[in-house]
Amino acid sequence: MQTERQKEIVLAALELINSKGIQGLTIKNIAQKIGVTEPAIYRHYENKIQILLSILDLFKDNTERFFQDELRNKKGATAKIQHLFNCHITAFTKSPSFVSVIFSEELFKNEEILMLKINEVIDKNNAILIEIISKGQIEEEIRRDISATHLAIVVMGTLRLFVKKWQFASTHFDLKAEGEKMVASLLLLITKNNN
Amino acid sequence: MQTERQKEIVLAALELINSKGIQGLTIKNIAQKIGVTEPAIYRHYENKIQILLSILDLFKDNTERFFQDELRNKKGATAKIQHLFNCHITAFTKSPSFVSVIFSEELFKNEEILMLKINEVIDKNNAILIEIISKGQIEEEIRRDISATHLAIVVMGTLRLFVKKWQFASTHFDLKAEGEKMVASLLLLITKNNN
Amino acid sequence: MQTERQKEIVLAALELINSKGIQGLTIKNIAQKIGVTEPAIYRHYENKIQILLSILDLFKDNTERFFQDELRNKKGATAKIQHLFNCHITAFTKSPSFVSVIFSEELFKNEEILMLKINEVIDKNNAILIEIISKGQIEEEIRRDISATHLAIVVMGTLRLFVKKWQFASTHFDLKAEGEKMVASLLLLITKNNN
Amino acid sequence: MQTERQKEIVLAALELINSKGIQGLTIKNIAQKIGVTEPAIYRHYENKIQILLSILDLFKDNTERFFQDELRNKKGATAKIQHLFNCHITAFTKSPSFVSVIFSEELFKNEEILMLKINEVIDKNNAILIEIISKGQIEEEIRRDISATHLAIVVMGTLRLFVKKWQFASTHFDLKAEGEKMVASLLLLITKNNN
DNA sequence: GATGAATGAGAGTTCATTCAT
DNA sequence: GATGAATGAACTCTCATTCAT
Repeated sequence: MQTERQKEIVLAALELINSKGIQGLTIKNIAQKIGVTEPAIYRHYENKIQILLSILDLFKDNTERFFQDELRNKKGATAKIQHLFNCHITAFTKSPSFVSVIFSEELFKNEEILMLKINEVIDKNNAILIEIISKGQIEEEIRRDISATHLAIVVMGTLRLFVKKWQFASTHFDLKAEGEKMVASLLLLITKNNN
Repeated sequence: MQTERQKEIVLAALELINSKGIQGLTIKNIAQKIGVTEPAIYRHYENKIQILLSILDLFKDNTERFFQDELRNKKGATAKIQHLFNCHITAFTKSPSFVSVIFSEELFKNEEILMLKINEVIDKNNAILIEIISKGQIEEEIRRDISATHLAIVVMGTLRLFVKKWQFASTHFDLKAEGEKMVASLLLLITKNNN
Repeated sequence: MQTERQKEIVLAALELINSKGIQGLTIKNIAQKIGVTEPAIYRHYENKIQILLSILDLFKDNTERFFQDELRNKKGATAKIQHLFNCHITAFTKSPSFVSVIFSEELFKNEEILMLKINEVIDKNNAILIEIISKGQIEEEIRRDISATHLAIVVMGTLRLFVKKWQFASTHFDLKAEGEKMVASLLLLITKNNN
Repeated sequence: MQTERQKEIVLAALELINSKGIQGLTIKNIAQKIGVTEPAIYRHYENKIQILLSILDLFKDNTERFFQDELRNKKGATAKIQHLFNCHITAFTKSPSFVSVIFSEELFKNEEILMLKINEVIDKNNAILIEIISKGQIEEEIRRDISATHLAIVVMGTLRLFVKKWQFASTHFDLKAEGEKMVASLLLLITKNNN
């Protein structure tokens, strides 16, 4: 469980990474952002790595729960993928820093332990997405001429780049509206052509 | 024009970012890698930012030339996209660090000037890719039920994620062979169904 | 008078100095060792220096009482020195940290007030030891060809080094048994040769 | 080999330990003492531990060479011990900080590696001293009723305490003159009584 | 072209201590 | 009595950069 202060710290860290990159994530900056002195941070986190681990935990909790839920519910594959898209986009709208960090694995390259954790989560989520698509293929919802593994890359790749484009666009377009169009296009691509 | 030493420095910088992330890119590390002392670096580059700019220039030169060439030649859109894929993958095989850095815009978030440059290149390449796809649609090579903009995101997103997956995979699969399969799947998705 | 907690703190401090040296003596470490938080320590001691003073007080009380008692009793000088040796060794066996700290005046070099106190005790004890030896010389028990001052240095120096050797030995020999042999040798040296 | 600056640093470190104890040995203090800023120190020593190791090396070089020389020369045991005493005292007069640090093994308790090194040197020197005394006993110069091991403790213990007494004395007596008297007494104790 | 020596700024972290509860 | 939260000062060490040689 996380204390209020810990949540504050993680949030501040996320925002700093988002705005200034990993190099801007210093204990001093975090402390300033939440209005305390540097040593105060160490009452709540043993060291900087623990803060980064906490960020990844947050990521893990959120996405894993989400993917698991999706896997289990009764909706079809297209609905699930649509939902996946929407959720990511909503999350991004609410806390852009969070998603921005999620899609930038390189940021954590510095520490072995962080790399391991991030890869673990990515692999797990990927496996679930593949399973969802596979099921969709069996149920004749998703086209079968392309392997589920490849389709999973197309889906996640599209989602990631779409989100990143928004992030980097100088004039922020309407993420939600555009997102819906994007997912419609994507689904058109991967669903079984009934024409 | 770049001197030999400058090329060495840029190469070392790329490898450092690739292996240790942005935080591992220090003048000291660069100097060590090419076997000189730190001040020697400053004979060849005014400061660290110039080195990063040089990396982006390298990126810009390589990709822009490539995209321009593609645009102009007489091949069809699918051939062009296939080529795009192959080229990126070849580049990645030759110098993984280079491509790895390219797809990680966040790494340069620290400096306004770097952000501007990277965005500029990305936008330009994107515009060309969209043009290629548009032409393909006009020539009835590429499916027309999805906008060229969206298809461009699908193509680039897939390429990026595919390459990143290779990069992060603990056991490196055969990038070239798998890349060919991936692009085949991708083309299957976006070309006009002649079935 | 010392409260229970104060005794606990002093004991913990002694053990810390013994095991990790002066640099390991931090309020945090003391608190951890007795299972409380750092501020709790300040309920019992005004500050860190007071804890160190307490250690020296403990030292002072123990040794001064002992030396005084020795001086007054009716035993001969050799018996007294033998007793001195035994007592130190017994004390060392019981609480090694205590004696280990005692023989390391440098540890307290940081604070004027601590230095003064430690020197005071040492001087007093030394004076008594000299008196004991002097008496022994008058009573023809101790050899007279060497001044009492010098003999005192030999006795205390031998005791200190002997104990330190035990402390630093990787495989701890039997301190008591070896101590008895050592004092026998020492007495052989300083007593009047009746051969 | 040591550069001039390294010698300066080691010297400054020694003096700091001597005057303020281990707690006073900070990079800042060293830097101040030799009139540079803190980072400058790191051009000459990788870190603080290396500085302390350098101190121990200095100790090792000086004492080991000395002990070895003594062992080999043709003088008798008493002359050797006398020389040992004189040398230590001369060294102490020249650079009190050096000897003061030498006799305070606890100061280095913090780091395993330092402890190992200091013990190694002490053991070696002790072995040589015992050998010197043993020879002296064979040659009927040193009394044989006490083991060489015990006599070695008496000799070194006396030397150490004598030197420490000088160090802690508020009014510094004449170390050289008093040292000669002390060693005379000591030799009287351990040499074969020819009376 | 390159080096050795240095520096100001700032990194992460620890310390003794305080204070409200 | 004890705690959680905080702080100012100080610590070791690294960074990009400069300059005389």
